[in-house]
Amino acid sequence: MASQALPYRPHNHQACVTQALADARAICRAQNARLTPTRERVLELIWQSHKPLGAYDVLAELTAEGQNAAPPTVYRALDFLQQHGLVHRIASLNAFIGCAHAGENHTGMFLICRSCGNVLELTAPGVSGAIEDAAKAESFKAEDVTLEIAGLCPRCQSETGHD
Amino acid sequence: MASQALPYRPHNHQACVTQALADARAICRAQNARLTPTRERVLELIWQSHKPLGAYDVLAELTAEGQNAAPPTVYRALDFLQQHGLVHRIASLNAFIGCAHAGENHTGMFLICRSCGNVLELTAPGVSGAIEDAAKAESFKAEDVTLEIAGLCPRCQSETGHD
DNA sequence: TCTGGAAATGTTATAATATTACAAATTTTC
DNA sequence: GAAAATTTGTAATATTATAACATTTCCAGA
Repeated sequence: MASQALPYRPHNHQACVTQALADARAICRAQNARLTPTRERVLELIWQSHKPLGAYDVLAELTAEGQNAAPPTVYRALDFLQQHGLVHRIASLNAFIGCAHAGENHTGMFLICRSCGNVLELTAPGVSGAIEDAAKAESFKAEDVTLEIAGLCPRCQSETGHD
Repeated sequence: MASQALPYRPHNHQACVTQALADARAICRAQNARLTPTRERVLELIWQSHKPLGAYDVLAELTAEGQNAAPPTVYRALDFLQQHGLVHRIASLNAFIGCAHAGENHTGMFLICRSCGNVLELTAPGVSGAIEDAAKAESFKAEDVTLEIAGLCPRCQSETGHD
């Protein structure tokens, strides 16, 4: 009965993409950063689904589209997008996903379904606070938090349950 | 004035290693798992310091010692050690570190100093609890948590401060 | 509208990390 | 002691990421 987060239920995904691209353009304009065609296309590809995409998956798409792309093409675009908070790298998967909270200055927490591959990005103040407290208790100056939870999303739990 | 955690201050590190190996032997005996010479040597190498070691660093050591080792040799040993909770993989570094809480059934949280490279493994019940709550709020079944905090350890903070 | 510098992209090569697949040896069990 | 299971050896290759340097494009100021 609980309302499920977007990635885990059917939705008009094109709306996600359109919104993400609009946000990205606004953010880049505000930061005087250049969202070039390749960068924008990479962002769009990454938003094709709520599953993280590997750098070489992106590369394959660009190549298939006839773009003259090499690994640095993709990694440079991804670096740019990460620096401007438009995508996140999922360290445990070596893959990239669109940022669901672009421009919000957040610490992302990722729920990664090992069955369907979808990833939900959360902002959990309670978690961030607890992490800060724990770091502070060790006099550690936290700068960058990697928090990735692998498991089963609601949909995949119920499927194994009664399918 | 706060007491600093072990990795961040000078200590008789050989004691860490000796203890870790003794624990590992006991754990493997209890679980009826075979801590073969290569596995034990890999564990010992990883415990050489509180800095994570890459798989190919381990491989280079084994080779230097005259062992006939190839990548699978190392990855297999690491897999075994991980499965028995004796080492952790740090996803954000592609490297491995000895588990400071072997046998304790914990969720590790790692404080990674970007200056000196040392890593402190913590068990923070407050953090684990907050993560569980956040996952539960999304009806997500958490199975494996990756939590890695990059930043500056107490020692390296004070060095940049007045050195 | 030139033009000089900065930013972005192209291109080739290679580094770093990790796995597959199959053969041989070793250990355990019966 | 032989069959089965586990561990190790070995070669090849897959996957992810970066280095280095040339070229092009963009933009600000003269």
